[in-house]
Amino acid sequence: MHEFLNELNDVQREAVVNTHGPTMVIAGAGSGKTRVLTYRIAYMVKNGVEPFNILALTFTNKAAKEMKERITSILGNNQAKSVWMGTFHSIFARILRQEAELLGYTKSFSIYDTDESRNLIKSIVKELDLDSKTYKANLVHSRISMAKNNLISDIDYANIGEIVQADAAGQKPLIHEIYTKYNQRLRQANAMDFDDLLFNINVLFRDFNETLLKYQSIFKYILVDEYQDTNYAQYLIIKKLAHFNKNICVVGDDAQSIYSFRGANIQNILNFRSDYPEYQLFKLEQNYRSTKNIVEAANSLIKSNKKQIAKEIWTDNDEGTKIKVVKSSTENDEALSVSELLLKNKRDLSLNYSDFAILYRTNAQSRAFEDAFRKFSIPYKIYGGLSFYKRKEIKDLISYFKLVFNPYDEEALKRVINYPQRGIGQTTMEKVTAHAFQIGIPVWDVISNPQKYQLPLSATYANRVKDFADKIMSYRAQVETLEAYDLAYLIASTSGVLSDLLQNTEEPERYKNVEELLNAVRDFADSEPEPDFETGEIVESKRTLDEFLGQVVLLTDMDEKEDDNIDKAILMTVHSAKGLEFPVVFVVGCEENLFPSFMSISSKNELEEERRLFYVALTRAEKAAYLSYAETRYKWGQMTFGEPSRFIEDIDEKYLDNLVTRSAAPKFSSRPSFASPQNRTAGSTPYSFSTNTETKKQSVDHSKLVKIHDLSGKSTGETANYDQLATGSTVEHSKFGKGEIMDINGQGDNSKVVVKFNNGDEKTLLLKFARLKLIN
DNA sequence: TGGATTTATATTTTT
DNA sequence: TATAAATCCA
Repeated sequence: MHEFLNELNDVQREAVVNTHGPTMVIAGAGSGKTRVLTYRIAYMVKNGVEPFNILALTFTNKAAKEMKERITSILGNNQAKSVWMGTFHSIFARILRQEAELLGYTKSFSIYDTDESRNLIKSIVKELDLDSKTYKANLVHSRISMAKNNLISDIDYANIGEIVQADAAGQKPLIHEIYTKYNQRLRQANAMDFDDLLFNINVLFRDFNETLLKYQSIFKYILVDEYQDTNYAQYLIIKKLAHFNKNICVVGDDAQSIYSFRGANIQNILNFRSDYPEYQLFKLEQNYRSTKNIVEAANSLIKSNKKQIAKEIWTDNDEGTKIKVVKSSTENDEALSVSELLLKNKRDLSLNYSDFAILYRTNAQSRAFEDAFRKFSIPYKIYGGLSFYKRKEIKDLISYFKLVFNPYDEEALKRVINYPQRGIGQTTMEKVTAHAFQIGIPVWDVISNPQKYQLPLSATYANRVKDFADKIMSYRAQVETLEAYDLAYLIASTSGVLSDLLQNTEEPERYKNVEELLNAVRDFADSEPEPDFETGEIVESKRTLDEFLGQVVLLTDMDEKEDDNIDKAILMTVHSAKGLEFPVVFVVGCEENLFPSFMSISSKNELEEERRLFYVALTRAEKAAYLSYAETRYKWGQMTFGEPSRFIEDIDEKYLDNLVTRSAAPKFSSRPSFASPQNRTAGSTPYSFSTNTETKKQSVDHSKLVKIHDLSGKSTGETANYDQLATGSTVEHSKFGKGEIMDINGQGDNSKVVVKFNNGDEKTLLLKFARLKLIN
């Protein structure tokens, strides 16, 4: 008997020691799921299972890293580093590199991130001469992504009635053509998108039985965390790998399934029992994280969902305080209220800043909190803004790296061929790509050999292009001789990226960021190498730049290293908070149409998912939870009036405590409100333009511009300052010259302004857009 | 060609 | 509002 087992309750212990055969662990929020997973792996290793034969799939790289550390500390040795632990994408990307040739890729294939995939789709839509408004890259990409996640190939796509009908109904019958073309181009670029990493593993295991056998024998024990959020492609990979040994353990909580938009399928949990009728089931129902109040409130919330596996989550913890519902009048007031509550709690409970989390539905909500926190000098860290690796300067340099290892990577090529500027502009590139497209040769081949392919450019331009190709070639020649950092530095400096950033004195942080990237390359080169595929042996050697590239695309900002140890409050979306816990949680923006999102409000299933999301948010809290909402909020530039989220009502009110802060009469501090009349709630004061010339004229600021839109023509934008307009005002229009305002009708932004111009024309303008200068 | 300026457009979550 | 795309201009 191992001593560490004493730290577990009965069910947890059973889930840890029954390591053989198919096992499902339904783990309620805060029930010690990670603990079970880590102990289970440690237990297996202690009982003689080779770490190299264990595959543990997690949801984030960070979770994998932490789990490895915990196992290492339980085991007291470094066996854990041989465990295959990582996200689906990272583990299978590694395997795909190993087996790339079988599928017709080279080992150095590129991985396109979402942006790159979208750009590729954009160019294809253009090439096919389709309307880019009908075929929006975003939408097309999500259709293709959906297909790949369900293992529907480009060929199958056109043969599935349901899909064809859906596309036809959406007036987008040609998505299939784009999908086909998209895959061709990915192949030509020796590139895979995110979804291909899963799709192609399925192809590999389907078409190459020996390869499947090989991995089946390597992965004798398989564990999958967050199983409720796996999609069909992932499900099938696992099913195939586990086919012989059947040592598969999945851990999840149907109540926390929040990724169906990414193809995640709760059905996977339900299928488990039919796939493995002999499976063992363990339900972890004791919550160790939160107070009774929070646990019971969460239970009462989730009860409103129809679809779920029966379980009763309970806790031995203290009663705790009630959940506080905070009402504020505007989004800025909400942020101020939260700041004050945070500081008060910090004082009263002597907590650190990092004990507080602000959780919101959408990233855009972070802004108000940033402003408020700065005002109150609360240190904070935002997760989920743009990640370090998505910054322009970082992507630029990484594109150079990618190009060196895979010159056929067209997206990388397009990105850097004229950065820093080499006089290869849009027109030139269009000629080059059109020509390459016409003769059916990859762009890279054409530019590295312009004569052979008769590139239709003048000598000057052909040379510029050729020089660029030669530069990349010269880097390629040094791949074998230089270590990762030296190669990276060589590229950064001789490509001109570094000097370009050095000249940019306006944004010195960009140069710093690139330095940071180079440091990351160095760190990576010195880090622990992965175990060998065949033997599991760890060969001590420096890691290479293309290895770095292989994993860097798959990092998210959640995985970034801690920049410092400064105590900071956490701001993040509810999605990214999954699996985390905080002493005090503020769930903010709890309003109808925001949380639940307006996108989901008409669908019952999606509403249930939103409710699960809310459940996840609430169950992050250990000691105290706040649910906050604002009565008014700016949405895409318009002020809107909101009602409290239905999810607040779902919670049994005996767990709630109402708190009103900053909810006096709605005030329009810096800007007037422009909500449409039907959105108004009783009691608010509709704002309208005064037609009282006298009072208005006194506040005229001659320097300010006023937005007005010419109903009959184009519009020009300018800073809004509506309250200065009045009948009788003299204004100057950018096109029509000076004139006098005759009349103003309507509400706010949508007001129509009648202007009599000095040339005699009388025009009606829509205030929303056009530009007027107030003369008098 | 490249930058600056203007205009149009789209608003959810992310490996 | 915030960003991408389009257009203008040197």
